[in-house]
Amino acid sequence: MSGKRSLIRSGTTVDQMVRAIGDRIVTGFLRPGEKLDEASLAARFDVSRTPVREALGRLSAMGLVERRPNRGATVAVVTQEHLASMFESMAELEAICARFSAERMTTAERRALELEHQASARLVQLGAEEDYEYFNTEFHTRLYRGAHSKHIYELTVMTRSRLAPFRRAQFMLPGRLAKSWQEHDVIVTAIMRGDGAAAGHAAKDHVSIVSEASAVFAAVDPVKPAADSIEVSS
Amino acid sequence: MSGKRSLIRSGTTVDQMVRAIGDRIVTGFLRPGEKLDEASLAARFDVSRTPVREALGRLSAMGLVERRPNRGATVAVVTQEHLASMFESMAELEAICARFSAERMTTAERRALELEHQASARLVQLGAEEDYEYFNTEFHTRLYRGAHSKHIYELTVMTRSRLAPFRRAQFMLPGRLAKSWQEHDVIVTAIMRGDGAAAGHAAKDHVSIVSEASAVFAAVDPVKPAADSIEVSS
DNA sequence: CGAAAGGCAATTGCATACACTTTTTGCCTT
DNA sequence: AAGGCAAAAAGTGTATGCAATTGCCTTTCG
Repeated sequence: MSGKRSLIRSGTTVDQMVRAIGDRIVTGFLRPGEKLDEASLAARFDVSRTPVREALGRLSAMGLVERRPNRGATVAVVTQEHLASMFESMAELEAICARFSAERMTTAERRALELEHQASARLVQLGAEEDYEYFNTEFHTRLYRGAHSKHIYELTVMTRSRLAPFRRAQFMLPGRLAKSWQEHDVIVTAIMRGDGAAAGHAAKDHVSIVSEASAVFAAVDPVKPAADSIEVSS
Repeated sequence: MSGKRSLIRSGTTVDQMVRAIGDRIVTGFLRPGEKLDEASLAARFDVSRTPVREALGRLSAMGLVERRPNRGATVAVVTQEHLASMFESMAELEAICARFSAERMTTAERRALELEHQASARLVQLGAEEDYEYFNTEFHTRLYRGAHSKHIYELTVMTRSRLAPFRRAQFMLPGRLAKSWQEHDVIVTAIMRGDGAAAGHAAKDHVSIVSEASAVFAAVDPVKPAADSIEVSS
């Protein structure tokens, strides 16, 4: 039974398991509340239960799955309240990052931020949603780094990753791109002039709007009945 | 070799392991940078390597240990900058919790908070440090819960646990107890009158002071030489 | 004499086997 | 007939054994 693992690329096995299971959760392939049977997952990926177990542990730490002692693991159920709470936290964290960025960014960082921001204006004109989304992520990451606080950076990135499943379609609303850019512009302007308070407020408003835009999609399929066995393709 | 486990109380074994190893790290028994050998730990606690492995994984998620693939686990080395960053984050998070608590706490929660706070005044008079520390933890936990935001609660508790090793001796400074109580009093007063901004500022100042008080002990023994085998008492 | 390559020991990572907890189902009692 | 208890089955938690990768030491060649 050893020496197969064709499904999984090279590298640490458990890491690939985390990505594989995590992707299936994020993409909605595994629905919230669904039971994650260790043996089934092990058979599905052709590994033993041990790496599955460790992967589930890590996913649990990430908040993607919930584990109860001796009761198995299930895909984390995100309630409407919890989702709102995460967006709220995100807004606060972004506000902190923007404030600190305004106060602490080096000239090089400020220049790079503005440069990228101005460059992204073209994407808005072209209506390139997917490209803009990439730049959007970059933009926010710059803010997180600009805060010059490793721990806040970690908290923010962690929260963002947990929100990832619910932010997928945020730019599908008409006119959202232009509005997003304008909101970014307010933040950038405040940062350039070193106004921490203004940058913070602008960032918080920005995320709040994103939150509302994403709220539409928050109506996740709740799936809670004793789900039938995990029928995966092939 | 099975069926002993006298060292560890009942309940889930790995959970006890997390606490045991975590305590040894927190109490400085295991020094930062020290290598954590799975086999040694397993022998030390008379369990197999499996729960040790899982415990190390959880501790890694907590940020207490660092793990590199195929290279083993070491006690996390916290730099001065990272520590400052964590305290800074803590101050910001506490500020958020206090602000939200002022805005959202129910009357029952407000009453309970004030009651506990007033009761703790006696501990200050008695100079009961360890009892006060317990109440202190309770007090802050109340603030975290009062924010009525599950995610912020999680972030805050997580950050607090990561700071635990460096907060041990914060009340050993003379007069710290009384000052702590007074700072709490400012927070409580602001919360009782629903002044979110004031509560937030007071909480931030409070944590900042604790940070400075703990900064003295931040000079952790860096220990990085290939440490001799883990000599634990009995 | 120094440096690089190959082998050896040690430790991590994965697989399998066993034990304990939980849940379900069937039977017995009321 | 319904409810409760018990036993079995399923599934998680733990132990142990084996394979693979890493770091170090020795040996050999320049």
